[in-house]
Amino acid sequence: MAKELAKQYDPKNVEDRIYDFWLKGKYFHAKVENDKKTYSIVIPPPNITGQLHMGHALDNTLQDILIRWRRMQGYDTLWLPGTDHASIATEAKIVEAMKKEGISKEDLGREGFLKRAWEWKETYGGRIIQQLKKMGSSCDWDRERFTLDEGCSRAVREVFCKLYEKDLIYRGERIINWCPHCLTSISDAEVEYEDQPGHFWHLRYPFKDGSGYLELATTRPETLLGDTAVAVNPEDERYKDVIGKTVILPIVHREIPVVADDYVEMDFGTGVVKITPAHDPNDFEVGLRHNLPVINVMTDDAHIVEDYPAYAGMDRYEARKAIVKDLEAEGALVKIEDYSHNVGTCYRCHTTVEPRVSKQWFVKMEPLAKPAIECVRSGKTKFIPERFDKIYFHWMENIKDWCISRQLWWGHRIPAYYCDDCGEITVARETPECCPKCGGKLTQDPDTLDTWFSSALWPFSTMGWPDKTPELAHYFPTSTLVTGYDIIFFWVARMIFSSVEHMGCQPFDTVFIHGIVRDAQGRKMSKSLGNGIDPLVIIDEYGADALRFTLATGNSPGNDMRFSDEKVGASRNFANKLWNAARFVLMNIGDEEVKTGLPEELALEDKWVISLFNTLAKEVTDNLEKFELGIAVQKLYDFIWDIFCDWYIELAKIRLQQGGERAENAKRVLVWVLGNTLKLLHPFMPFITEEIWQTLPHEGESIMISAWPEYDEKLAFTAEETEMNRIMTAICAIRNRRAEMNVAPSKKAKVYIATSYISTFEKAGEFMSRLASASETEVGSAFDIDGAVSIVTEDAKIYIPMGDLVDFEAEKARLRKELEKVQKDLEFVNNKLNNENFVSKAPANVVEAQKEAAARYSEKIAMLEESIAKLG
RNA sequence: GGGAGCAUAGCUCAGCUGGGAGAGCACCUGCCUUACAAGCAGGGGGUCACAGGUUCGAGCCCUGUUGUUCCCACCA
Repeated sequence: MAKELAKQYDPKNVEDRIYDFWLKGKYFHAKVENDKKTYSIVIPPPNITGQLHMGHALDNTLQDILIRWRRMQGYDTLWLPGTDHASIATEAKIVEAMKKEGISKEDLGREGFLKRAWEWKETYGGRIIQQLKKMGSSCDWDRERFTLDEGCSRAVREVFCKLYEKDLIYRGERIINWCPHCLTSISDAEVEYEDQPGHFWHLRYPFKDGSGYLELATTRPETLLGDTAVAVNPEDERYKDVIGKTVILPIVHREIPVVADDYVEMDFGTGVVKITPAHDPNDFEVGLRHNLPVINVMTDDAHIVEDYPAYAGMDRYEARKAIVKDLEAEGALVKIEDYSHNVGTCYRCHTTVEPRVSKQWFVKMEPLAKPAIECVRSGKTKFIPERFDKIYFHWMENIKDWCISRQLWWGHRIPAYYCDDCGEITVARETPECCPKCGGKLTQDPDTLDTWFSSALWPFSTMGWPDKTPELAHYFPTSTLVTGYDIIFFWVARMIFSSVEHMGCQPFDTVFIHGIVRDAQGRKMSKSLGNGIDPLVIIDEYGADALRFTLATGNSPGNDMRFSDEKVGASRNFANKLWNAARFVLMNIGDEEVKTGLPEELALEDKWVISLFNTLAKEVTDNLEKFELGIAVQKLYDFIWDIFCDWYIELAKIRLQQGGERAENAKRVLVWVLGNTLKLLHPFMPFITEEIWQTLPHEGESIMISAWPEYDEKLAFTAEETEMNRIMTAICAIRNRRAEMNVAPSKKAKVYIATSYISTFEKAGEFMSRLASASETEVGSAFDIDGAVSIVTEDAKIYIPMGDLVDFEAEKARLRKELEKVQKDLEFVNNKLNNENFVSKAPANVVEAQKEAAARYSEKIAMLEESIAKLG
């Protein structure tokens, strides 16, 4: 920063330069210092396909605030960054790009495809990292990891094998969620349910013996092709006699049994359910209980299979139409009702999921969930805010086995090998040469693992596990995980059970949960709505500090926030305010060498501002400890703007203009307060604070490695705080009065202050001149002045002789009105004090405070009465 | 069907363990006071959703009601 500063702060001139300065200084690098307490965070790895969005911006702002704060506190900090390979999202993106060139996965083959995918990763994978740097993120870039890098892949194989050896991973034919668009299985967590308008088709299934028919309703008539039974509740009197009978499936004309199963709700619909084990999870269970055949009627992309020539090749919705038409023709359709129901969709592409029976790999969850629940219940891992532990417990307690295999190529290939000769399954960390049983040729399972399988290991795989590294010993378990509530199931829960299982302890002490960033109208930002706000555009316009400040200000743990340009504008204004305060200080110190540290001689206003700063340091620290970042940042805003700028700088001007030693002292206090306040603000607004700090007299290389200001008892000046409050109240009262009377600030007038705090107000003469338009100030215990405006505060009675401007009747009316108000106040307090219950039951300090208030009110009343009397 | 959050000034939201309600933006009045008009000074505006309860005292704790958002769940 040059001494000649621009009137407005321009982040563009600052941010990139400062960031490079930090990188050159290696301040982000974690040094593994064994004598220091540690603080560590692993970043929620953004997808390599991703572009920075507001969610990332919020998440990383919060992490950077915590890391920078702890670093300044002297912790050995590690913020470990990296990216996620994001199997489905990335593969879909690459396939789509290839489609434009007219090639398919199959054209390239597995190897060719993977080569292309890695090229894509090299080109675009670093993009989001560069964007995180724009935010000012102080990640240890030397330790950047990727979920598909060699180390993470080794951890994945290790975990897969360990779980397999413990019988916690198995392969089986189950009904799973299938995405016909992504062409892969997905886990339960990856299904998003949406209410969709649909229909209820009431159908008749005739009995084989011609004794009538059963009526049932379905939302998916096309699955009828795969029906292998009809079910009723065993308790249902209406259908007691039909259990065991045979009905004829319409259209297909297959004979299927009527079975009895508890699953059927008697009072829903007709109490009869068609059973399609291959395409409905519940029906699959019913099928297992009754040994029903499983008939798959759809291809992997949800078209009807060739076994049904009338519909073969139709997609499921076309088939639905055709089948309904045929049912109608056959007289099997009774009626159609409108019906809204919950439909499962793929969380990536929102295609309606098709439940499908297939052979997949699963993680057995129950044995893993139990200790993971205990980890949170015992407090080893704490959720902030606490209420999220309920959500976690509920999910963990009802968890089903996790389908981890994906029919994709981009990802960790499942380390299972099948013998071409004997069929033996070999699961191994390193690729085996041949079948250990018969020596036959092995073929590796073609599938890859769920992306979240590798993310689940992130806190320790990134630190070198399964090796015993210094990083693991030093930084694990990590301190805090910062993430949104929307990925508790996908990621947080899975990290907890993985860490408990493989590391024997919690992966992190605290999970700091935040909400999602919505648009100004409160809508979720989405591509389809086109209401997303690009953080980079905001940074370009307002600066990264303003963006960070906005996100921090709006943060209250676990809650969503709205984002709007107005808010960033306010933050930008704040940055500018700070900039100008610094400009003022620098202008005044000029080229002088100003000593750092406080001067020997401190004026009243010095002690006051120092004392308030001291309290601020304590409160901001306390708020950060409790993850109340929004409150902390609000306090900084108030101190800088209202206390430092609006009062202290104005008061300091008095001495600065006088020059000499008083000016020197004022400069030193200005530098001290500003410098230390910058430190408290640095985690929130790293760029501007560094830029200013570097220009101010300072010690050390960078504000980001300077010591965090701690509360210091010696700097608590409570007496001076009280004195300043009395004076400030008087100044405000005068300003207020003058404003009401429309007196221009340029019109000066003498001020008489009658008070019992004479020594206090004697110090206020210069303040009065500067801030209350006083031409002169006289302080005494009493004055007898005619034709003056009188202003009464709790501590003083102030006279301003401005006879020509005063309307005495109006003046009297105003004073009476004020008297009434204070009398009411006194009455309120007295009512309390006269209440025996209050006096005896309320804490002593509260009672004392009320007594003091009563005394103040009484004093003020006396003064007001006197003033009114004087006016006649 | 179960669970959770939210309901405070015109708008967006703070309000920690209960002690007579705050900010930003917007609005009104007056100021280019040599750091800042992205500014300064002053002002208006709230029976803290509703009804009970606990308490000397409730925006805050308890119960219920209404509205709203979200999560979970196998009613075809």
